[in-house]
Amino acid sequence: MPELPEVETTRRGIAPHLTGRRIADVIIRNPKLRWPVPADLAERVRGWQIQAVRRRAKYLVLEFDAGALLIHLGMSGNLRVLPGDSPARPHDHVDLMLDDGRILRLNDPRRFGALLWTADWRSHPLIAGLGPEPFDEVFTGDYLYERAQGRQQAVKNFIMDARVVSGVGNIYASEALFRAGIHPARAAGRIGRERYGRLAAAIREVLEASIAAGGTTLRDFTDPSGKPGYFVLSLQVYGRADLPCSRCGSTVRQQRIGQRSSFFCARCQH
DNA sequence: CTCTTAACCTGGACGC
DNA sequence: TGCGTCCAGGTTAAGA
Repeated sequence: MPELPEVETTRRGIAPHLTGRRIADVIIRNPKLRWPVPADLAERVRGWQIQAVRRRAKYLVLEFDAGALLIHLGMSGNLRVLPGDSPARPHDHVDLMLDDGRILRLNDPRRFGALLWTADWRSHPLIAGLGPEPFDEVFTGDYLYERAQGRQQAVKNFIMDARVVSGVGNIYASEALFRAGIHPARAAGRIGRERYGRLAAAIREVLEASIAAGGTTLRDFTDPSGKPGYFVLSLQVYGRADLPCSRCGSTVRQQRIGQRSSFFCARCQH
């Protein structure tokens, strides 16, 4: 489900309800996510106050004075803020019970998500090696160009590598490459500085526009109040196989690149 | 280091 | 209706 815009939409939805609240208790119905939810989680966070709700790449970070909860939504994860007496439904794996009587509930059918405790989240192994945020000033066309030198990998896989730039997933990789006019299968090392400048800008623009629209709902994404995102209406190639290209009218193609479905216009992208 | 592949898991869509 | 197959927004661990 979630790429950067969906995670950011989630963050913006939960932050006002969580910041300053204390954790009253934790209910773990099923600890079997990508990694086991720590069995002693309740003892770790009970009574502590949430100082801030941050996002790094596709991770949400609930900061406490004593450490942080790292939450990843995987492919199908969803966070909701609900009244404390809301009955649990299938795949409601974890509840954080807040001191105002409400709960933060994690639902994740496929269980590719994660919920981990860390004393120092910035140095956590899952976080430390991440590349820059797309909105960070160091993320530029020159940065991409330098990192790409000598690499034969398809540029779509290159920009989806979280060590290169964090937060670009399968939807927005296709969309950004379309906006930049770059063929997704082109070798990353065979693209010039100028075109990388356009790609860096396209990545930022498409992510920004999607955040403004509340993210992309393909099947089941909702924000923490249950509302879908509307950026699906602005997608130009993703999910549009065999439909006309919005720019030139030629047919949008679908092709597997690095075992992920990729969408592009062979006439507009080279 | 670079790159590819398999694996984790459930559910919905589709064809027969 | 039921059953098999394929597909899905992510990421890492293993191996070449």
